[in-house]
Amino acid sequence: MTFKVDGKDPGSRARTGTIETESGTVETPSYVIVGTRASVRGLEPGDLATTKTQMVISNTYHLWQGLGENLNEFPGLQDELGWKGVTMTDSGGFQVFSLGALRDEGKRRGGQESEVKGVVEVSNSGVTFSDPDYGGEPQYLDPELSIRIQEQLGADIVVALDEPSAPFHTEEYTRESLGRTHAWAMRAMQARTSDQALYAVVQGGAFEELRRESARTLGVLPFDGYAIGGTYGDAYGGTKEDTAKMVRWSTDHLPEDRPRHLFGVGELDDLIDGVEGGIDTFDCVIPTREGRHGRIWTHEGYYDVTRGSMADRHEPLEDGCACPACSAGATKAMVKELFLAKNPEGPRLAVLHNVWFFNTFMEEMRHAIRDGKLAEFRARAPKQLRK
RNA sequence: GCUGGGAUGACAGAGCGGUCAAUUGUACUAGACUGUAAAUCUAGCGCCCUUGUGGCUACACAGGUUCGAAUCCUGUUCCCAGCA
Repeated sequence: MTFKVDGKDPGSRARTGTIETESGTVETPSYVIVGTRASVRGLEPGDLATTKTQMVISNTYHLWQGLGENLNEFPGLQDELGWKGVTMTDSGGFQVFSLGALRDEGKRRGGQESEVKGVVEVSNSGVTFSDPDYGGEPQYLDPELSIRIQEQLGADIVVALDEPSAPFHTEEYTRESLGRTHAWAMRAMQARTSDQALYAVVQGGAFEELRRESARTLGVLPFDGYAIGGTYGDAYGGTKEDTAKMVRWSTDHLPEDRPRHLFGVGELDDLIDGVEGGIDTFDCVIPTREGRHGRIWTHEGYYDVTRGSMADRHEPLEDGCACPACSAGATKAMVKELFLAKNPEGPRLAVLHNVWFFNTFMEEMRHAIRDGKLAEFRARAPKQLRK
């Protein structure tokens, strides 16, 4: 993999560039579409190619647990996705948080209480998952195994196992876990036997000194790129402002000549904040998950296409949209009807639109940076109409 | 025409003497979703207000039995099935 910066915004850290891999080229800044189990939920094979998607990220944890003994026969992400493009895999680190600390804290998406606790046990050597969704038997994952699995999965970019910081962790715990994340990054680097690009993950929560220390520590090592983790926007009790700060503290110390990925973010304003903070790639489940749930993202903000009032709106999901759904004649009324009928075509059209929209949004941001108009772009970016 | 079975909130469909303004599902309304335990989850959904162990009107219609009826009885209207 090679990375080249080819343009910079004078007013911020924003930059344009290209990531080149054997599988293709990614123009940055770019959105990475989430296909957890080597498929993008809601889409049909062949759909991805129509959505301007440049990169897809899949998940080591869920593929490892789901495949079991069949892991060795896994044909590779591209074959499984039915899509010839650039791929990356997450390390399983996020599940250390989402199945572990998040649940143990009694939190869940949307503030709902989790009823299953004690799934994850973290030690300095690795992580034990006892996940009822996969039989509940203890399964041990460590940086070396994560790399071995990711080599089998065959993405262009792989990530070192980390322990994500959480907004509700104390500074003391965050420091302790940061030590693990750093040690695991180095173990991952030593364990690697392929020519896949390896990213390390910067953590440190919202503690400035820990963030900076993390970026400095990892930044001097020969990783091919860096991901920033544990930021979450305003989910899980943090704030968007925190995320923007965490990004800047990190990019202060990360090498300019390597790509920076911001894990798990985000919404439109988060993307602009991230790009202005020096981020090159993002991944988030929002376009796909929210699409499946009926939320349509547009240049005007978002709306819920399943609302009853959509029944007589015989117009595209977004006016003037060239996405595969809108350009094929999909209307709000039609998509609402499909959702109502539990027809998977409804979520599919919504996801097609959202994925196209987010990819287009990033494309427009790239143009704005090249044209020196990022500030204007921000000024006319959609109001998200949230909160 | 006879015999039997029905008529419950937008719809479907529970309830079959009090604890029923009425289970449940759908629709509808509002909200949530940020390295995917999620085509999911939460809340509301007769009317009124001083928002409460509040008031009112309701289970086809009219009457009756009962301390008390969506629930039992009688009649009426309509629907369905079988037989003529």
